[in-house]
Amino acid sequence: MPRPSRRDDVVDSAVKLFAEEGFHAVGIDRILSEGGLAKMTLYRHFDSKQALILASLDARNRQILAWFGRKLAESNLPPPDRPLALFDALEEWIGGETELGPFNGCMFVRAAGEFPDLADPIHKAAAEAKENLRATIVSAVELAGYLEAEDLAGELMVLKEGATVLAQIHGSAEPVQHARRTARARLRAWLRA
Amino acid sequence: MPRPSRRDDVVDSAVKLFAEEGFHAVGIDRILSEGGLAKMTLYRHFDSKQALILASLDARNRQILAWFGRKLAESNLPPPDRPLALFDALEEWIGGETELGPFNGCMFVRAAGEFPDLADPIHKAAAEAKENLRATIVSAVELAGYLEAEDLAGELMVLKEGATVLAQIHGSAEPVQHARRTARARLRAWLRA
DNA sequence: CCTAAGTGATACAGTTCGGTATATTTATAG
DNA sequence: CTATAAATATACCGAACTGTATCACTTAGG
Repeated sequence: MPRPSRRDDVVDSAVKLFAEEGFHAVGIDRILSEGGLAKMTLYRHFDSKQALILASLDARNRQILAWFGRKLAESNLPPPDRPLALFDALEEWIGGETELGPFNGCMFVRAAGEFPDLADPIHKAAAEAKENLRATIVSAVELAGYLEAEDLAGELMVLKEGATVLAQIHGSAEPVQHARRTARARLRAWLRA
Repeated sequence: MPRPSRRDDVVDSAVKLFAEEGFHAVGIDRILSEGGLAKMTLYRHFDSKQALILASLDARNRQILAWFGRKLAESNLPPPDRPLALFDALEEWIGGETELGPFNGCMFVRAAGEFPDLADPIHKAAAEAKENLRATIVSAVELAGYLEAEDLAGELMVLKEGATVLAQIHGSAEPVQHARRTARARLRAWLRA
């Protein structure tokens, strides 16, 4: 069977438009026309728009996890400060010159916002993505030598999400500085405990 | 001129549905039918759906500011801890038995997510609402006796937004605990500086 | 009583939506 | 080359969308 790269083309176009304009705001016709694809190409690979959204979230999730994971692993900061690479990465993302494309806030937060029903598969996928990121942070915190990594990672998650949301609303990276400062102080305190 | 309470009826119905299901997902017909209103009643008071959304955000903003402002002012915590009332209020909101209605995340975050263009009037209104809340927190922090209130309020804002977003995604108030713990530690540290 | 404004109810215009059907072209494998 | 599967192009469907138009009714003020 030849690798059907068309399926990926559909997902790529969908991720781009969903990220830029939102899920309800973007119709299937635009995803296809901007990708130079035919409608039957979409419906051969996906049952519905919901299935396409789920595939888009999955693709984005893998990309985000790999990127943040790499940034955390490759950090040159002294080990105890290494979790702060999370915020340096976020700032770099907002800057705009990364492989993640232009910064439009967190796609999962926006998905959960547009599909608020907790039982909605799309909402569930968004929650899972956040849980995956949290697990990545837990690993990084443990690797940096911290105990009670779950609690510390929980605090870092709150800071990261708050900074991301405020950055998107205000179109500024300034909230990341506040988050980073707070995180640094918390890491120092954690070392003393 | 008799006070046209019908205008408020339209906004009330709109706020409820927009908060529960989102802006794009809710059509004008549902806002009207669930409120028992006629279409011309809407279009006599508002030029467009966008105008109705802006009025809904404004109404919600006043409600939120008043509520958090009151919670901060009426707190029984010792003065240095008083800003933590922000997180107690948030937890109470998530609990569901407040005048703010069921917790569906922050309406302004969701509006900014559905209308990501920074130049969109709806996005701007959402950003303004966040700036208003920040100003409220600055006042509360000053009143509690802290210096450099702007910076401290910025950190508290990040924590509050992160907790709100994660609470909505996971349908749990647990992130508020992480945020509150972080905030408490930061307040203590601020006192020593 | 008369007028004028506000409202409810309904129908409609024009567009876009998600999704289907069909017929034609392209590409791949034997 | 041929057989087969996939992709394209296009037309189409019913539903929902925002916004307009129309008509009947109520209400309040002069």
